[in-house]
Amino acid sequence: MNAPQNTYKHPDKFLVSVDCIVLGFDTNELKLLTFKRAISPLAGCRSLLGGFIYEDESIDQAAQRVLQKLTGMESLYMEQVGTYGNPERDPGGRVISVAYYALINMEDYDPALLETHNATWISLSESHLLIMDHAQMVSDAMVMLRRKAAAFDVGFNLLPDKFTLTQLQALYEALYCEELDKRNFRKKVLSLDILNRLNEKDKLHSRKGAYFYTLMPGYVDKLRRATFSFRAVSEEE
Amino acid sequence: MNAPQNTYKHPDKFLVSVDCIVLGFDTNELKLLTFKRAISPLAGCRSLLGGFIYEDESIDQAAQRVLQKLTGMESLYMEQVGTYGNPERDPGGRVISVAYYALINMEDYDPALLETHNATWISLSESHLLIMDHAQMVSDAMVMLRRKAAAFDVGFNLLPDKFTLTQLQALYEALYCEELDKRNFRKKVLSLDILNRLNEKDKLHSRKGAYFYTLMPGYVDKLRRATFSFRAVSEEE
DNA sequence: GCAAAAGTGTTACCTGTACACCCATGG
DNA sequence: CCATGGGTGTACAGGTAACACTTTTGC
Repeated sequence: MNAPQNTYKHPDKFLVSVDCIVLGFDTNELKLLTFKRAISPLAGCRSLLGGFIYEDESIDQAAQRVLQKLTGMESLYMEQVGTYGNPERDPGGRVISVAYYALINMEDYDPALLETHNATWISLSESHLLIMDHAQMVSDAMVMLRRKAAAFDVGFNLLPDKFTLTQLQALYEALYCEELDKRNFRKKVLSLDILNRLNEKDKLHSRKGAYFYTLMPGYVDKLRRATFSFRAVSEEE
Repeated sequence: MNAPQNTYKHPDKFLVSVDCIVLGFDTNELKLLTFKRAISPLAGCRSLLGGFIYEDESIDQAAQRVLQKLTGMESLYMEQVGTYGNPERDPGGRVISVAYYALINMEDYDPALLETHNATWISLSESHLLIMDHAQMVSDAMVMLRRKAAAFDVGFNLLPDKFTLTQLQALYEALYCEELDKRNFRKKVLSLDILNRLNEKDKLHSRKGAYFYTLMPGYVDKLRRATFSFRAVSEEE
């Protein structure tokens, strides 16, 4: 699995890192996992989860390794966002960084890890506090994520296995930063025919209780043409 | 403009290259600019236009430099596709490569450069002949390009400043690999209200002559909600 | 009994889609 | 006069958007 001997004579070699935009969804809000940076410069500042790439791994593998090390989890969904390489982007030296976004289910995240790793969940609106070009990475990732979610390609990954339609709608409202009409949302989602209603209710968030749903096994195949395009509710009623 | 002193101690540094997917549009077909590779290994094989990144430039700058050097042109449109870094992707050594696609207007391309640089335009269907993971890069770029074109964000960039609706339709048919209904296409495009009809006709491709159009100056602002979603024509009439 | 969230249908409008014929011109 | 590509309109269908009230139950 080692790389072959290098036959190229080009003089300039670079440190290459990965930065992970780790997103979770909690009580109707999208959260971003950030860390207190351990190394100088900018030690102590708020940063995305990142690390340098090693000689014998692919970039995807590096992103997974970094994620695994600091969260103890494998991501439900990871995707490359882009590569950032302005010579001045990192005051510590020339580093080219490949950004990934990762969607995790916050229920599976061990809160004890927050302290051991100096990690905090922040809300997306605080991402301007991040060092270097990390806020730009987050913003680029959100554009990609919204596009993916519009095709229902993704998004379920931020929820537990069992979720209610109310939760799903809240997630889409958080993604698009606008309120949606409940009736239209449910009609659309149910018409996709990818959800199983369980005979079990979530009694935690309401007295009446909302049915839990799960994704149907082969749901990906059904999503060829689906698109999400609800408008915000006006002020209604 | 030099990068700051490097304070990081990580041992593994990498060659980083850019590869450009240079697309042009000619007589109803999308074309890809390829080169006979000059350096070993795989010298003489068909490759995308690429080159290593230098210490003092950003990745975008490197892509533009490489494009400029081999085509003498600046691209009308360039966008990062993704970064490819499997340890075994390049038999000549560990190289991480950032792919870009570039859209150029073939009328502006100097055919004399083809010979001086050992370049050839190939059709997209031949891209499997490319070395390493270049065919994958092309395929990923096409997905992005189609998505962009669906929002009419791009696509005009492959045409001359003055173009006919027939040309524009042919371009979209090439992008999506399917035939479109002429009436519906024109209705949709004209309804966007971003085209100026000139009092001048292209008499080259037909006896009757087709009106030339140009893009209206502030056309980008008008494209907020537009989406492209024609179905192929059946067999009709 | 009331507060709080869950759930449910109908209508109007708009947009996408299918479809066939006349026009202008150069040779 | 005819071959070639340019240009045009309409009717139907399907999907999006607006909109209000009933149900359940824990307290």
